[in-house]
Amino acid sequence: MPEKDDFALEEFLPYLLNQAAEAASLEFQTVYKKRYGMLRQEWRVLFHLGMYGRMTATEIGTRARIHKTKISRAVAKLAARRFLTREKDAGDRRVEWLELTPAGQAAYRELRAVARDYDANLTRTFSHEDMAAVRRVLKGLAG
Amino acid sequence: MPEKDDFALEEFLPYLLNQAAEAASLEFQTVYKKRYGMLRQEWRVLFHLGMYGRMTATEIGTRARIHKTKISRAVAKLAARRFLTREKDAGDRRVEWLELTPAGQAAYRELRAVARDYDANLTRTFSHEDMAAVRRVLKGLAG
DNA sequence: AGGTAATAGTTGATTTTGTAACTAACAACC
DNA sequence: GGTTGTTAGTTACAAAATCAACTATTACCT
Repeated sequence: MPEKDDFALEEFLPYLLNQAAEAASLEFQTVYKKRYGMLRQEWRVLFHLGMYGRMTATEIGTRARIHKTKISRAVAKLAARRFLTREKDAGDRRVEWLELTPAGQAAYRELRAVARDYDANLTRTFSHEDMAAVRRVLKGLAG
Repeated sequence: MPEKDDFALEEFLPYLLNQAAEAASLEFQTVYKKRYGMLRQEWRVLFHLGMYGRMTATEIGTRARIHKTKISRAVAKLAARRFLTREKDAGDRRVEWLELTPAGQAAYRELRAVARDYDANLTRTFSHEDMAAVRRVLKGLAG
């Protein structure tokens, strides 16, 4: 029998966060996956372009804290599905400007609506104060 | 220019949780990875056995919500490093009882200490009320 | 008892991610 | 103006997660 100890794995923040994150994204995942054939990084890129408009891959990367290889692959897939267009910058030919096509914008709007409902549902059972505290802390951690 | 909209990705819980979870586990990850040569699933199994003692793979799986293939591979690696022993159940020869060796227990205790400090550090900048709210909500989501 | 279903755990194939090295274009500096 | 350093983005290879199929054993059911 191992000695009693006061450590509780369920309270350990990295563990707890992971469990919660996995559970929270489970259903939403199936929506963008099975219904839109997207990957996690892809809907993120889609959302960034949908919300903030035309920008470069690097810009998305710093905003969303996604590594450039992931972005590169996500962009390639989204471009293949005609959800976005890539246009070389005239002044600096290393950078590419990304922009959603009408189809991409439509997909964004649909997924955004799903996300809104989903989030509302997730947080429904908790008080506003608790959710405010959660958002405060999570932002602090992520920041 | 895309139309303005009130959706904020940074407030979307699955997104926010994922960012926070990634950030929170980053440093701890390097500890068990580079210092103990472990994988995420391995320290989880180690912790479960360390905290609750002798149990089966399935039991760990339901407690920790890890799929059995991950557990199987984690257990194999931990056994290869002599951190745990596997013993066939006499009554039901499908099940195996897992138990930490002294070396496994030592590793557990060391990592547990690291985890304690790490968690304390992570939560240091937030109020107790906020952290209580966070734990409440995260458990609710994960539950 | 005999056949079917269920369970514990493993293995293998496919997909995704992570890491590092790479190309191409620009910047800076002497 | 050529060497060195940086930056944007891609590609290649290794590590890991996912999913499905598999073995072995036990449970159920008539």
